[in-house]
Amino acid sequence: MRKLSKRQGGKWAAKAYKKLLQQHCHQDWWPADSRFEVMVGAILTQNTAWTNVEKAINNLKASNYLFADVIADAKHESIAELIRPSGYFNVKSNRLKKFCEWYVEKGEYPRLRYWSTAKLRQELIGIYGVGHETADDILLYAFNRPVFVIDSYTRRIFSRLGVIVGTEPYDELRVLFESQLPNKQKLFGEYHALVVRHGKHVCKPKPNCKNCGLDSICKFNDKHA
DNA sequence: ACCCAGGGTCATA
DNA sequence: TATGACCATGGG
Repeated sequence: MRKLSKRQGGKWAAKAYKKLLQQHCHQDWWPADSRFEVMVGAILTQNTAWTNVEKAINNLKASNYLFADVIADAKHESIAELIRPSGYFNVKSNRLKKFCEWYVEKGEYPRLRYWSTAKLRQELIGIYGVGHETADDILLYAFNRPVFVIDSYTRRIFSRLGVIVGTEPYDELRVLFESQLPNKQKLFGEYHALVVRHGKHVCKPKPNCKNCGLDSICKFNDKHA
């Protein structure tokens, strides 16, 4: 597949978004009752099916543990037992506590809401257990910042479309997508949800398809690449 | 039985 | 920079 020129390669992200919206209904992410629940879910869902995360979050709620100060002060074993269904429970218990300690220390949302996106991202990445994607999930869905989240689905779908290689560094891809789209939080939030939906149900790991289900994007590439 | 899931860290080269 | 091991449950 030939590389797209700058002039021709500037709008495939917007075009793919329209196709995704045609093919799937509005996703309206992130499913949660509060900002803090989004943050907890972002950590618990690392390499884990969301159905398992729901069980863990329900356990935390049922035990009145879904508060940053509570988790920060709780015993490791208590958290681990409650989040067991989400897998990696020893690792995630530690990560959850580290995040909550930071969150409480910084004054939680009422104070953090005034931080710049760049500063928040830098701080989040610095927390043990919070990587690029988890940080951007939190920025996008908990802090409502216009951030394009890159995940394994994004790499799979768009590498099969031939517009990226798929192994590029995280921030390189994030900036690439952001540069092609209006800088709107609602757009980025819906886009990532659609990518996940498409990756789960259409563009699977061992696919029968070659174009990932977004055929018109492939036509676009064949025509202009 | 095998593969996958809404990743990240650490050691190693 | 770039692989590989490791973490662990639950559904298809």
